[in-house]
Amino acid sequence: MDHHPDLDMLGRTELFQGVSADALRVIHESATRRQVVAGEVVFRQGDPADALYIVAFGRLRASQTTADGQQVIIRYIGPGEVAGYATLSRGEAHPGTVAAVDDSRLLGWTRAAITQLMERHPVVAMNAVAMLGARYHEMQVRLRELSTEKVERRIAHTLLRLAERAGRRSKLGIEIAFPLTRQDLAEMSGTTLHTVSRTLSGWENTGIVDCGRRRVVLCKPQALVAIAEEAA
Amino acid sequence: MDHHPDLDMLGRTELFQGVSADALRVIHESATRRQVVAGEVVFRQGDPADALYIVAFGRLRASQTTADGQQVIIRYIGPGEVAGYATLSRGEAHPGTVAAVDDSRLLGWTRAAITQLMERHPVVAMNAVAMLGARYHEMQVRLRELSTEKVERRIAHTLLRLAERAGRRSKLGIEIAFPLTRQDLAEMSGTTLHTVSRTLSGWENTGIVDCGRRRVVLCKPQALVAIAEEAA
DNA sequence: CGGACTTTTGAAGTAATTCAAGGGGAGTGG
DNA sequence: CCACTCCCCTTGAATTACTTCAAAAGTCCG
Repeated sequence: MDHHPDLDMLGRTELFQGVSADALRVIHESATRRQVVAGEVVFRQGDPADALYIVAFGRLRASQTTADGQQVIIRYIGPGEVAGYATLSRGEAHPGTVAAVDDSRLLGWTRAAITQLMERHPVVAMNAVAMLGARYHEMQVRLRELSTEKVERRIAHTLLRLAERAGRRSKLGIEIAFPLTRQDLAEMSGTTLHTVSRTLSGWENTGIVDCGRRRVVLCKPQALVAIAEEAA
Repeated sequence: MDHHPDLDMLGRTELFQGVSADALRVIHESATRRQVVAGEVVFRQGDPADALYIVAFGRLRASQTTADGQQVIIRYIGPGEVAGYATLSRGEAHPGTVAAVDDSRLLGWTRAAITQLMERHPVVAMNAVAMLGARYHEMQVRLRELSTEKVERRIAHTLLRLAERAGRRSKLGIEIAFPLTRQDLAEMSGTTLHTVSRTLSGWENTGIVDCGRRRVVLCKPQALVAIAEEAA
């Protein structure tokens, strides 16, 4: 028998890297599998946090919604990354909604299972600490950007972060590897879709980006870096 | 010998709650003590993250500074709370600067010590996960506020959060229990000290707050909640 | 080819910043 | 105890970056 291809994948995830092959097999067997299609909701803000998922394939989006319906995108979740961190950390409810932006395949564990795994395998707990520390740090950076930078710089930073985490080399430059509307960029940058549209149009005129419907390509990343870092 | 009063304190901190009394004693003995006076820096942004502190007494402030010198206040750190989380989570450098806002007494551990503690005592690792999850969640909420709310609501939220975490009942209402300038409030709310000043003046006229030099008292907290939650 | 999204662009409006100046409080040192 | 000085705070006026409002043009899909 059976070296399931998921085992390699699991061994390289942020949560399970460094776990022994034997333990990985047990972990894998205790997982539930779930397929979601683009647009499908994995869990909703306020749902009880009783499961945690790892993306095996595809991409999810975590967002928070305000009482009056405005959205903020917290992050995109790609292969090997965790959705539903509240399940790790004593949170009772999911703080945000997670939905698929592409057809995706997930592995899931119950709260009881994941708690037991952390207790039994210190490396898993350490990985969880490292992961949450990294996310906390990323949020600090975004908070600082949102507090101190003007819109154009924020949009530049947003695009550069997306390219970093989900960029794909293409003919014209680095392409963001999943569908992304102006509204999405606005919800990541703390502005409106109008301002994003105007800004991208400006950049398109100078050849910095090339974009279309739900698609953005960074043609001159270093020009974007210059905008993101500029003193003003 | 010796039931050191710090032991009780340690057993109630976010990081060491639930640890056995024996283990607590060992943990306590491996700590270094440090006194800081108001204004003193504990560590600076960019310093190697080789130590973690717990506040035994007093209060610290964690902030991030931009290349051009603007500051953002990440959080205030009160008794029982952790400063220097990067030491837990594989961060190489402290992502922000931590300084004392009141004279404070700290207990510190090296990175090696804290890593060993997490490996040896699963409950410590679980506490670390819970703590970082809570902080990550708090940042998500702040990011959402900063993205979607107008200044007045943000300042109201900021004050309510401060009151929640460091409020002290006084004759006039709930007083924020440490010195707090308009500039500080601005750096927490993502605005300027001028706007904070104007907003507080307005609230003072309607009796919602009472404030002076480095001091704020919430006289009508529910009025502030109304402002923070209002539809507009 | 119809219909639903998504995107663009102009024009008007405004919330908040920036610029500027002055007014207090608290501590210090004479 | 008073005066000096350093912060901190306040308030007005001008400016502006961005949003909001409005309309139309693309683009994709069934």
